[in-house]
Amino acid sequence: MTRWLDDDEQQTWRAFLWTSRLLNESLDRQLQRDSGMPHTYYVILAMLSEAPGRRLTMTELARVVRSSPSRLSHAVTRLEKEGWVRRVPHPTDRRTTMAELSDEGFTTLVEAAPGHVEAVRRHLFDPLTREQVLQLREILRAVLPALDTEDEAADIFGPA
Amino acid sequence: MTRWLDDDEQQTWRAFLWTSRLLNESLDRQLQRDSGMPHTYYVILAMLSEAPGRRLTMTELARVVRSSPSRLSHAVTRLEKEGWVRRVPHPTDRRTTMAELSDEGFTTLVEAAPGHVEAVRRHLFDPLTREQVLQLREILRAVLPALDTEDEAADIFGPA
DNA sequence: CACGATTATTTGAGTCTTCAAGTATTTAAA
DNA sequence: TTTAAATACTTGAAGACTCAAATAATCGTG
Repeated sequence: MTRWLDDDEQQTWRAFLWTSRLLNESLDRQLQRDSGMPHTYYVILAMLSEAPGRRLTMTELARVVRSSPSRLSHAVTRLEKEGWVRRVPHPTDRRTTMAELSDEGFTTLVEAAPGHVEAVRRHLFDPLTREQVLQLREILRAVLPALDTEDEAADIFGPA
Repeated sequence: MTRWLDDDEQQTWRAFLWTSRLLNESLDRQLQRDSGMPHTYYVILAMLSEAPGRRLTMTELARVVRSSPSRLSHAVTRLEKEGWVRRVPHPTDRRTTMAELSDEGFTTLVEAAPGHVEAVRRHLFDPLTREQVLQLREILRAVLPALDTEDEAADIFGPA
């Protein structure tokens, strides 16, 4: 027997669906227009910029951006064409490739960041009270771990 | 001056990003595997099934599924090839096309629904308390309207 | 009633993602 | 030490989405 959604759940689910879709599309348009990249690629640059030496193994990078190896490989190929990322051989393991953020990539990221953060703030945080932000964080802290393969969620909330 | 995200906001934003992405990908895989369609297409069938006469104008349908006209047109073309949807001319306005759910489409939807709802429940609602579900609904009710062009959000929460 | 503006929809090219398959290298074990 | 299994990554084809442009029909106004 299927347990269908009651009215509260139905409303919540549809609202979540459209909010996440529309927010993502909005960020995509903003970044595409102002910086020539979709949101996914912005996140790749952002995560690389936070890594020691601004470089990560393809596998590590895939892990932090929650990407399949295939998607990431295609993405890095594109980012490489833009000159924003370089593929560097791993010093000891010849199977692995490292993706390294170039100076141009870093500059592009720095220029893209303000507009992107503005958009996130305006769309997501401005309409919420502080209490709601904290509630939302707890809600997501409950939902995310089961979706995350491995224990990636700890990287967001801290391992504490 | 850019107002950057503080720690709470940063955690909340990243958690939201990955939760929505991973949830969507998970639903896509489940539906693709079990019913041969991505989640977007399931939603199109679902919305048509709720319409009077199981048919809507392309424009109306685009509105309820928050799709661009172009995306919807491509999607309906694919759904038509599957035999799940038919394009029917509008009785009075020859510019407009109506999309109509076929009996096969309805059957497919009915068969797909239980597995899909299970997945939504398991991933989103099982980890949350009732209070959190209601909190989440209020949060989304605050965020969605600004993202929705027109006042579509009323269709979810009721115009009251 | 003409005709420019608006509305409704489609098309095609380019991009991004997915999935399945393939290559290369390292690890582990017999 | 040779070889099967595991790991790391890439490739190509197919599907889906975006954007810009095109077509078609109706509306509003003079």
